[in-house]
Amino acid sequence: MNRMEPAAGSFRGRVWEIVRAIPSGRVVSYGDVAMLSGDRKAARAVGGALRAFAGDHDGLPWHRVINSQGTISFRGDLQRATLQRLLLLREGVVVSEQGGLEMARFRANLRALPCYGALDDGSDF
DNA sequence: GCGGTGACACAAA
DNA sequence: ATTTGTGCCACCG
Repeated sequence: MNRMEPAAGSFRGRVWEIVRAIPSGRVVSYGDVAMLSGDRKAARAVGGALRAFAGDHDGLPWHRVINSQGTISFRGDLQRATLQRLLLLREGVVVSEQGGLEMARFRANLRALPCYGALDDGSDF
């Protein structure tokens, strides 16, 4: 078992399951993951969770999680952002050098992911 | 128990 | 459109 993997049932445990289910070539926002985890407003905690998983991303497509603006969150860590963009490009996601991409086009179907709460998107897609 | 931190989101100016 | 401030949450010391 991976060292960094959080305890099942915990918040981070849910984040892990959700992120792990994001299909290749697709992306979701931190807010989306938060919503799926049950707390729509826990987007910030999602970032913290992913940060904690760093180094143990074996099998965890953490790079498919971006911010609601449809861009990669640099947050001062250019190294991570660069790697994230590279990994996405490798999956066929068109990411600009600025880290921007078309959310409407590459966003994963949230209903195809694990959901521990209600999808608050209100849309019926 | 409290305050600080962080890969966020949203509203206001 | 960009910057700033406020809200929110989990985790750590």
